Amino acid sequence: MSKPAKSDLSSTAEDYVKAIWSAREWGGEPTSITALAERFGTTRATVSETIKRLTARGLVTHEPYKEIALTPTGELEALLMVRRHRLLETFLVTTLGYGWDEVHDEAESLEHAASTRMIDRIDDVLGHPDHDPHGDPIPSRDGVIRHPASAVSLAEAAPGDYCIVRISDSDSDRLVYFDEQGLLPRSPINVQSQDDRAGTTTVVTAHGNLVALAGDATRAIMLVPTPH
Amino acid sequence: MSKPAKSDLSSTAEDYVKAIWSAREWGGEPTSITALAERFGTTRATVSETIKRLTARGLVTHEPYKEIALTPTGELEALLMVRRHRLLETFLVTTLGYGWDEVHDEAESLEHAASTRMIDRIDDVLGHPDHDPHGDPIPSRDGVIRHPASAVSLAEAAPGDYCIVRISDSDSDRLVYFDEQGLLPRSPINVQSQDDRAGTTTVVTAHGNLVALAGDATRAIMLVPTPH
DNA sequence: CTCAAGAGTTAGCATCGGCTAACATTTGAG
DNA sequence: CTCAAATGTTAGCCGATGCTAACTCTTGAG
Repeated sequence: MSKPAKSDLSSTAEDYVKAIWSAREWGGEPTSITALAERFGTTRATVSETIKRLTARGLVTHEPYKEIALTPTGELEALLMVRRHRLLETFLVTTLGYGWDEVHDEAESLEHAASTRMIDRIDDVLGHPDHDPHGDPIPSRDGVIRHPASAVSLAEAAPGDYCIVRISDSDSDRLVYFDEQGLLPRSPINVQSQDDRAGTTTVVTAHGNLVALAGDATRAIMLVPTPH
Repeated sequence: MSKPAKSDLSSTAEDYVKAIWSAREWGGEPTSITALAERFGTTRATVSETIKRLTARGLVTHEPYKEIALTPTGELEALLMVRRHRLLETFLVTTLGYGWDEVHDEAESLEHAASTRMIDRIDDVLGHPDHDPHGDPIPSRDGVIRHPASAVSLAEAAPGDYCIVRISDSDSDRLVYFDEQGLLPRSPINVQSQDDRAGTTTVVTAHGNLVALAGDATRAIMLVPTPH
């Protein structure tokens, strides 16, 4: 039944390479066994075994107690999964009227089932979009992604910075809050003040709203310098 | 990861109840272990075990060597899967430009992954269609399907019958052939002659084409009497 | 009516993904 | 520098799904 939609990886393998890749996307540290266990709601033992299997399949390199990294094959698979995920999110928003805070879980399921043909048709129908609804760049069909070199977390921004927003798609509640504040992906904001001790940043949105952010919220927002 | 999109059935269970239901849709005999094994490209042993598990889960009734039938629960699950499948097929054709001969396999994958929310949104976007691209009726969200009572296989049609076509979606090559002949789902045809010995039926299509059909092809087409 | 072919089942095995419990290694607080 | 906490691994178990081989039951050709 249901032929392998694309690669011959199990959906577990697909999820793992994507998670390993994603950890580093915005300048983050490599993942750990523990972090993956939390991410997938499973135990360290299970993750350790799964990583061993992925290593045997040539997707991952991992020496006990050392860094978990992707092989070139693993990285390509990860980028193709990221492509599927982001194109599906964009499609759900533009075609089925999903809110940008609702698409993540749906795309997470569909990315394992949709064929490459379907992903490419979606890409065509959408007119080859550069970004998904959260402002994240979409890799090409051969796994090339174009990341703004100097993107920086809002936590590290300086007052006066004038940038474009990119927002992590994984926390739906936070997305709803940002939405209410007029903090939308790819919309310009202006950094007003930065309080390192309190970990608080104040920004002015395109709508002129003054929004104060703290903690995780400042790390969920990436600032991409505007060309002008 | 990726939460259970809808029911708590495994995709194997979903495939089996759908296959068991489908065998009887157009007046066919109940399936057999062997037929299911062929359908799913697996062994009789595996099917026998799977059916035992489905029986234990209350989806199927089966005494060794007897008929395989669905319980009411199993039948509802089957109808909901058929609904997902047919709505997805319709969506792929109208929104992503798939040909009606290309949609079957894609829908077969997606029907396990799409959430109920997504299926219902598709239903809305399509304006609650009655039929999929092959002319098959689409069950409602509570599992009610409206089948023409007197539908009959082309093999049993009488000359002079004037009917609407419904074509099995599972054989892509045959669909391409039908397409070339102007034999399209829900288009009217007129039965010209019927040769029982040769198993051949000749029909006139809406375009005026004279098409001769034999063997499986005559069984793949169901004739639905036109009201007028 | 018989019996071999075909259909279905059972036994025994493998893999995957998951678990707990126990053990090993690394690291950072004091 | 030490040692306890945190992190990672291994061993041994389980259930789901799949296989092959061998068995049993049913049925139809002769």
